[in-house]
Amino acid sequence: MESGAASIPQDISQKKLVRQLDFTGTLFRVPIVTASPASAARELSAPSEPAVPVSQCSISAPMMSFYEVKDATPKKHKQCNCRNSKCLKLYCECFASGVYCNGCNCSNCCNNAENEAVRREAIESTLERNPNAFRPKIANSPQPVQDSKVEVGELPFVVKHNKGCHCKKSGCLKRYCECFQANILCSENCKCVDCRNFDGSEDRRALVHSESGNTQVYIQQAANAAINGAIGSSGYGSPASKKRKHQEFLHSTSAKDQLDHGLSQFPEINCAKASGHTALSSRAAAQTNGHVIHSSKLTYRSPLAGIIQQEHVKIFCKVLVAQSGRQTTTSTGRRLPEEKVIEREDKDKEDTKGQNGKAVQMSQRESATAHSNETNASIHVPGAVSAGIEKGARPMSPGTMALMCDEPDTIFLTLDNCRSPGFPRKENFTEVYAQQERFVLMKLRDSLHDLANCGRMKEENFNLISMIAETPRHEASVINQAKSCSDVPAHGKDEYIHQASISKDIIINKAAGLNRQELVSEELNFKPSHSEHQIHAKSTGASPGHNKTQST
DNA sequence: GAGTTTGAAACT
DNA sequence: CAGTTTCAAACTC
Repeated sequence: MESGAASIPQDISQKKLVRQLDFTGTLFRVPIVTASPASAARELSAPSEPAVPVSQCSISAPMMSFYEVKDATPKKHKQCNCRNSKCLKLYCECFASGVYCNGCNCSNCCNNAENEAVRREAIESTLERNPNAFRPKIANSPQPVQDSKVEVGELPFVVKHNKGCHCKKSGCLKRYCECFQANILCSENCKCVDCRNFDGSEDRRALVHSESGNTQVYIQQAANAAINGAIGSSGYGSPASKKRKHQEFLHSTSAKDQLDHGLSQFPEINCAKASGHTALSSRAAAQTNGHVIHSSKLTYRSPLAGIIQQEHVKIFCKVLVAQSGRQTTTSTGRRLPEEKVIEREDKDKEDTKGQNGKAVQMSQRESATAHSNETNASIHVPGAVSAGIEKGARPMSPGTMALMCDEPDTIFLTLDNCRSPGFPRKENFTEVYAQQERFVLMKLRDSLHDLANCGRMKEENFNLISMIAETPRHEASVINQAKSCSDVPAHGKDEYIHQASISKDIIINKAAGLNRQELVSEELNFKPSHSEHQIHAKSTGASPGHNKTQST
């Protein structure tokens, strides 16, 4: 099991979550906040290592579902070689990762189910020393990137080692260095001497270029790992053999291979990448060929992959703010021209509800709204908010302000805003705030609902595509079965074959009813397969032409 | 594979 | 908190 799945609660700040609306980071991905070392110990007491029976796991339901997703990527488990620590100290990577030793080369190992009591004690003792001992060492920092920007799908995260390394002799360019090992740059957290693992370092560049020839992918993997929270307690990605990993990674001559390797290790970041060879397409291709590919590179890809971009999140936050502002003006009885625009947009949205990709459409529309309002209001805040502020509407509620905390360039609130004649009195603010926040939360809920539906639809579409891809083969198989069946009368065989054809037609018609652009869109990164062309040809009445293999 | 180097973890 | 020891991984030969 990868260290990231080691039942290790990450440092989640609810306050931070609310304030920053960080939809893209790890905040939403780790549902459990451990309040104390003791509870952390409980979380760790039974690792979610596949080798361990699920019944032993003390992981709560949401946690399990989270890791079930992650488990879609099979990973090899690093085998430790501990001799003196009984695998009950952080020296042991298995222990540090929160997993039982399984097939390791360790001696006198107590990191197993048989020694659960001892193990638990060790965990508690470790946590006593350092409550963060089992937390990921590498974390993405949500603030805008300054120098050491990691260019991963334009995600503005700085990936840092929480404690920082303390290297003296390795120049932080060997795997002794935890930062280097995690494929990240040293940060201000580090106390290293003679560090050469920084952005712009010639030594680092030379090293990476000479060995891999692809710095981008190199760094990307690290960013992926950290952003996914996949880097575990020991600060590394999957604890598969570091040496092997290193060699594979650096010596891989194919950038695509590297990408595959890196991304399969940290599957969910694929979501951030709208293009490239994806697991989904691989899976579809595999199924199209009628084979299940048992590959270690098989990855999980969220149905929402490619839908949520950084920009969408920004827009979404702005929309929430806009809604808040809109509610404000509604409450105060003031109506602004921009509201009409928003209302029209809302109406459009209603009309398109139920269609695929509406979440994206919504974002795009509201982006457009934002832009139009920016133009109108000459301020970098969409719609009613900007208008409300500039035109002397009352100030935002604390909740709204919190939502806008990351938009320092977009809003400039002054006391003057409160002096407008149209303002409610201070004593009325509470009620307005409540309304305002209710409105924003409703908007948030609706949007999340849309997003969930969008993902669900994509998943269904994909399943359908897979079925279709299988259909010709399946149909042929059924027909052959019927033909070869000796104890069925002739008319019975015909009926059997007929039914097979009907089933196929039902599937194909259903597919034809769907938005085809959605099925093969770039969001899916799904190249039209043979069956895709066939279906298209069938639905349009045209001949497939280049492919006559259907139903043979 | 044995020996050395290295830096994190543990300990004082 | 700083210095020292222990430890296991990384590295070299």
